[in-house]
Amino acid sequence: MDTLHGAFPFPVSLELVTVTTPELPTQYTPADVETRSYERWVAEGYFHADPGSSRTPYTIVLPPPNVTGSLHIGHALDHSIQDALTRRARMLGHETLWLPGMDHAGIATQNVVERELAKQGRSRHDLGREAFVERVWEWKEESGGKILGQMRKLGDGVDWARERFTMDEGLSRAVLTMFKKLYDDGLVYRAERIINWCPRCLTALSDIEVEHSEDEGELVSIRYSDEIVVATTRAETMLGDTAVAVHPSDERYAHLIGTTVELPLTGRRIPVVADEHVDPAFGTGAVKVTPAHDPNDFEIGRRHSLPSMTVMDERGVITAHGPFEGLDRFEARPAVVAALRAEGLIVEEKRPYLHSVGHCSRCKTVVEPRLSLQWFVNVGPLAKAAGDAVRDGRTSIHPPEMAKRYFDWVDDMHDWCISRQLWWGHRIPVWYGPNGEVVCVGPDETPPEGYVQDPDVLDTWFSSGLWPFSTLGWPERTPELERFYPTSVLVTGYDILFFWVARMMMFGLYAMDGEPPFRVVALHGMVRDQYGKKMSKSFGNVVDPLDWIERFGADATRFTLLRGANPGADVAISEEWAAGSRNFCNKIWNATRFALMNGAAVGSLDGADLTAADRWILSRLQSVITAADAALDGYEFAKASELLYHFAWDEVCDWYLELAKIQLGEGLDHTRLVLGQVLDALLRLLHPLVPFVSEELWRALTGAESIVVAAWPKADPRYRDPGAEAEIAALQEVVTEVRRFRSDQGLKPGQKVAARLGLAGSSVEGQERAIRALLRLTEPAETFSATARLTVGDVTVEIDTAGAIDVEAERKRLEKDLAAARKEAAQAAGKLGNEQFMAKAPAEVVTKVRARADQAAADIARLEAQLAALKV
RNA sequence: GGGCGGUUAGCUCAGCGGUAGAGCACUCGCCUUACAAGCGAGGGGUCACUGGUUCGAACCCAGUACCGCCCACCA
Repeated sequence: MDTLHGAFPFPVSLELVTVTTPELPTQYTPADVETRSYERWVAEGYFHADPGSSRTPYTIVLPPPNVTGSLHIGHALDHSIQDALTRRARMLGHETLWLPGMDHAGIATQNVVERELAKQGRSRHDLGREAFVERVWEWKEESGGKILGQMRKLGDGVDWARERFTMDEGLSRAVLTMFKKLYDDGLVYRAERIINWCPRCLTALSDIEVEHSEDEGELVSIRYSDEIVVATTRAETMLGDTAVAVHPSDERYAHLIGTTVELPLTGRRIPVVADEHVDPAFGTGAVKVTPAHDPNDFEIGRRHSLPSMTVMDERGVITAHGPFEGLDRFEARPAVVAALRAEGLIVEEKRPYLHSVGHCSRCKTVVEPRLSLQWFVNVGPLAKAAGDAVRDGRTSIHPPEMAKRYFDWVDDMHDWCISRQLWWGHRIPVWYGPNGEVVCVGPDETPPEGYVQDPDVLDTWFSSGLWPFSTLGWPERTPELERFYPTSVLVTGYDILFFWVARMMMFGLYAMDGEPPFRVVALHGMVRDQYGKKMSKSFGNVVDPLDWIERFGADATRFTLLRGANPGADVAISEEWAAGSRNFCNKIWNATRFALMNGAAVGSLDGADLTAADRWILSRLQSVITAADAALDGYEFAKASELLYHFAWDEVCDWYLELAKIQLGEGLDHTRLVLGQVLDALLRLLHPLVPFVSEELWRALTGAESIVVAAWPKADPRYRDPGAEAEIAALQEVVTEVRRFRSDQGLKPGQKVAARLGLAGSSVEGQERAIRALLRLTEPAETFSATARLTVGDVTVEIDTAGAIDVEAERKRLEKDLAAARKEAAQAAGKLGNEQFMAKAPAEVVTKVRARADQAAADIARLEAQLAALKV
């Protein structure tokens, strides 16, 4: 057996080698691999979807990135998932459309460009509306170009011919059509309401564009009369109070309802009204009412026909005549308190006082509730339909726990303020006549003479809400729309479940006759750093996908993200993980290289005389295919990645390749076919996760054109072989046990030792050559004298370590094992002696425990014998 | 103020009723001719806490404590 490792073990004929071995460099270099394939894929049209195809469609619309900058690592996660899904769907035989595009991102992009202008000391007003919008378009071209470049680097298999932008001609038309349709159906209206106002951006914001945070404020109580004290954190708004409200059944104030009090500092008299909204248990039970500057107060005002008195302008500057006029709201607040204190009207001050304060999600400025005339969507019927579609399963949300959040939101949704006092966006298609006439103008209509268009633009989420069908040609009934709507799955972060998903549901159901925009919503989490911390520029833990692509490769970057991607869960990543993923790609690379060096080929195995090792790896492969399908069907990318990682590394590389070396050395040429078959399937399984390296290797292995259009592996039950799996499992156990012995004895891995194997009648009877080769065990010589005897299962291995054995180390090891075996035996015996366990536990569990007890008993006997032998 | 989720090896996380797992990190030994981005072996956890259900609990139930996220018009 010595010869097995002494000689070159690959007696492969020369012709075969020269014919079938393509050039694969010894070292995997992602940059080389990844520049080769992408443009070819695009040129071959693999990503181009044909609406005329007879295949079942599979559609994903890319959540359009904002044109505010470039893609971050979170986009990379989002894209990796979608690419994995579409690539697999394509391999499964679907007509696959992954539609790319970008979002104009109204307020966000306008702010970015305004900041750029500010660096030159200019504002948008210096340019004027038209020139400013022109300027934003230039920015869009630049930012958009960057994003497209990043998508190519990532390997996104999108249909470039169908790339869209929310402000391109077709989509703008869809926006106008939708607005008009809603208007005609009475689902958009204009009204004066209290809305969230950003005094810096100078625009209205919707509820979801406001972020709340616990800020420190000051709650002051102000004496309005001898009997009435009110509390407020916004003292400056008292200038606009037009009433004091108390609860109708609050006896303390019953006699005051209907009377008036004098509003301090102003000399105005305001009424005391009774309103259910007031909580008599909170504070003094009396509330100041400022209808123009607080949404609740606005409602109270409406119920009691109170006047609204605006005391602040759009920048948050006090406009009320008097000493405070011209002060900013945050200057006016302490000034008003000081003035009240001077009059002895401040009753009590409580500080610090933490309360929730709204901030503009774009610029963090404290939002000011403001009374203004805006456009709204009446969301009632739309939101109901959006909720129902998920409730009745027409659309399902993954993971299902997230659905509750969705319901909470759509079931209790305020009307949606859609007008924005911005310049960048879709201008509201409403014209006003000289006498206040209002006309909503459809895309093909012309406004009446002398009418003036509304200056505002629509909330950016209005156009985003149309994305799943506007991109397919709506309102035209295009072949694409007929074929690819509804989309198969929407992949996005849980953070925009409300912002975006709910809006697409509302609009999709409404515009497409009750057909929801997607069958499945697959939510992923946020990308975080290795400590689970949010990535932020100020913290310096931001990962730039391009940086990783350069250093580890796009495949490794993607694989790292997918390895962490459980449904709805955040993904923690680090450079160590990226390096690990790169190493994995390298592992696959070298495994394939090895196979090719040995003439691996894809072909029929019919009639081949397969060994147990061959049958084992083929059997395992079938299980892996089945498990991978289950994981991917459930959007469990972490599970799928882990599964394939371990199959490839632990089973294929660590065991099968080693066993294959032996077989090849023995001239079992069919081994090349098994290698080919296993790697072929493995690479196809891996392709959705690591598209570039799998393409490169698969082409080298098969000579076929592209793995992109290869078929997805299908588990073949004929290859299931529990017998072979058991045999190789036993072999692994023997090999591992003896390796452990060798390692404990300090035997160098390469050092050969003589051994006598007792395999007759054992579960690995036919594996002597493999066991000897893997363990560097030579045949016993005539002078053989065993210094150690190991028993593993039904196998005995006697080894002559020729004096190299460390008796003390061996005793220690045996004693440790013995202790473990005794503990094991005691545990099992405890169970078997437990009447209730025996009575109630299922039979299979009892059998298992019994087997454990037997095994432990055998181990104890064996180890005791070995220890005794050692003492001699 | 409501709701949801988490607490398992040094770190990030799987496991979700029947012998505690992975990757990385760590220790020891190896350049064994696919791969040192590698190979082999090993150490390391009263599965947050307290009760309960069960023959049996990391897993189910109740409560507690921390942590995270989302929603919210209590001045």
